[in-house]
Amino acid sequence: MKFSTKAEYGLRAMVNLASCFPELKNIKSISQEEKISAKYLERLIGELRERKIVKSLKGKNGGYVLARKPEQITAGEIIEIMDGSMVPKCYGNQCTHMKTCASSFVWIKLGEQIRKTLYGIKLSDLIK
Amino acid sequence: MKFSTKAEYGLRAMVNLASCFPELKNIKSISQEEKISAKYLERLIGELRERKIVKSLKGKNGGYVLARKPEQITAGEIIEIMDGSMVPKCYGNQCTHMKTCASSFVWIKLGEQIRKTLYGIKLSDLIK
DNA sequence: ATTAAAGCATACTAAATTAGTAGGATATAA
DNA sequence: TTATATCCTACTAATTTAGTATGCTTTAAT
Repeated sequence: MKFSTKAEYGLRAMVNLASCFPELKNIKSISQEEKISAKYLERLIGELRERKIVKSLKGKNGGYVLARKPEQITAGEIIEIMDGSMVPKCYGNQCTHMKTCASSFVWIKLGEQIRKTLYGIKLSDLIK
Repeated sequence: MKFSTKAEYGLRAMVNLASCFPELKNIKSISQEEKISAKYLERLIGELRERKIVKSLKGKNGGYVLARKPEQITAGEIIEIMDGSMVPKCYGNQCTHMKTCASSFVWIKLGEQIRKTLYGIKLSDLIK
């Protein structure tokens, strides 16, 4: 079971923005501070922007700011945007979490726990 | 965030064996019942055998049995063997869950919850 | 002993996903 | 007008996942 670097990068970038909130910061700075490829990060933050987690300002002196206060953004939101649904699915089988598949119980229970955990962590909890 | 089909196949196969425990069942039967490629499943169960979750009997009339009673085997054990560690890691960074990386808190918390959940589910909970 | 039915071992391959690059278009503050 | 930033899209390389193929070994039944 794993999360992608994408989720980690996205989370780190948002924590970074949280700690200078409400100031703007540009990709170059974030990427240097977090040691993440600037071009790649640019795309990742783009997805977070589409989903209204961050706002951007173009042009000279532009950059990104959190779209909401750090206490109003959760790790769950970010990770779900970066990595897709956190509720693990049954594959191969035609089973779509019906009672036909005994093991689907496991994925349902687990999904609930993961969501509960990650949606319970706010960006404000992650800045010192 | 996702689990592989490997984890799901392994779990389904073990649930299947749990429901006929303590009888032997061979790969062919399991693969037909669970609609999983026999050859692939053979390899997956091989890994579970190395890790002492199932025992095998070779030769004619051979097959597999759970190595322990269904109430003594957890979903966590199976999934961890199939899919590797369930504790999500930080990658890119040199960060090995030190306090340097604010977001590592997230992975630590989450890992704890995932383990707690999956190690709390026994095969005996999964058979009707 | 012979045979057939099972597991065991290893190597290969195809498909999908992930991670990262590249190059330019567009917007805007100075 | 220009420099600096985001935005957009396509491409590529690497890795992982899923699955196949082939043959060997073990063992119960005959």
